[in-house]
Parts: sequence; C-alpha cells; structure tokens
Amino acid sequence: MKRSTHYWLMKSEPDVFSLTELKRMGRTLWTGVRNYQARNYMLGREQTAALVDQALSEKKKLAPSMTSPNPLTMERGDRFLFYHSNATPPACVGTGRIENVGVADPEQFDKKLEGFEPKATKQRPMWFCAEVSFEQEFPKPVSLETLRHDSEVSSMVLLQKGSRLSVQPVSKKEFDRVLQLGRQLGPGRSPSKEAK
DNA sequence: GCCAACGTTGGC
DNA sequence: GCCAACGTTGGC
Repeated sequence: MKRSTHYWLMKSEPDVFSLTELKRMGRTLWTGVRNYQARNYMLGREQTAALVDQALSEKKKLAPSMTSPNPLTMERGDRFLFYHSNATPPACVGTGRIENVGVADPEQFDKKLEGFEPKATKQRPMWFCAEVSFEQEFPKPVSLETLRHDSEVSSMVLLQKGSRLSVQPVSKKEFDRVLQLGRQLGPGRSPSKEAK
C-alpha cells in the first residue's frame, strides 16, 4: 500500500541558505542539522530501520519515537514549507519537495566545516539529511506574525512555546492554509513594485 | 542516573 | 544585544 504524502516545515537562516539559493540550485542536500529529533525525521524508513537494528544489536538506547510501529519520517515525494528563521521578518517563503532521505550528511566528515563530527565515520555516520528540490516561491511571504494570528494554523509546531525544531511535521490542513496565505497577493501591491 | 553548567536557537 | 527555552555534556 502506498503511503500518503506527508508535510513538513524546514527552517533555514537566509544568511546561511535561502530559498533564492535553492531556486537557483534546483536541488540540494539539507545539511547541517545537528539535533536528533530533526535528524530522525529525515532518516526515512530504511535508515530508521537500520539504526534501530544497530541499536538493538548493541543494546543501546533509542528514542521511543524511532521504535514505534510506524515512525513518523520523510519519504520521497513529501513536501515542505521553507521557513526563514532569524530573518526580517521570520516567514514561510515558499515550498519544496523531498527527493531523497537518509543520506549521510557529508559535512560531518570534513574537519574544516562547522558541521564536522569527530565521532562519525563513513561506515557509521551520525548525521543524516534529506535531498530537497525547489517548488515555488510565495508571491507574499507568510510571516510568523501572520501565522500567530491565523486560527487555522494555531496547532503548528512552529507556534508552540519553546519550540525550536528545525525540521518539523505539519498537517495537510496547515500546509494548505499557509499556501493559501502565501499565494494571495496583498492589497495595494502594484505591478511596478513586483520587480526583483 | 542525576543535574549543574554550558552552548545553541531564534524571536524580539 | 538580550534572554527564555531547550539540548548536550560531563563530573560525581
């Protein structure tokens, strides 16, 4: 049976990696995530199963969310909201598609990079990422403040107090609502101001 | 296994 | 720059 599409929100600081860059590149690895919960969402089913097997054989502990019968994790074809954090204003600026999951993050092997992880080896990577592609840029970015005032998306993980996960699940309803907000052109926006 | 200290995230 | 909230580390 085919799994249905899942929806996500992925944060990036535009100074580091922006939607504009993804648009230009078309496709890229979402590297640099160094939080286990966020990583686990990017593992995909196969890599999740592999890590669970590994932990079992070594009698190591794992997050309960990984060993559940059906762990929530990305698959190819899922879609995500691209969120600019530490931006002015912080906002959802467009969408992308998940192209691949459970890819070892190459930055963990490079001493010169910030994402370097001395404990990781090629045989046993610690950090994994998804490969993503550009889908669309919103005509009107949906700011954090707009989301805070929209009753239809009040359950978003992004809006919960203390939440700072950089990769997080979003319901279809929330995803669709953000698209609706992002695609409508604001009032008084003349074509002459549209230029980029 | 506890928990204090420290580091990071990210809005404001 | 400030700081609340969270995650990780490491001594014990």
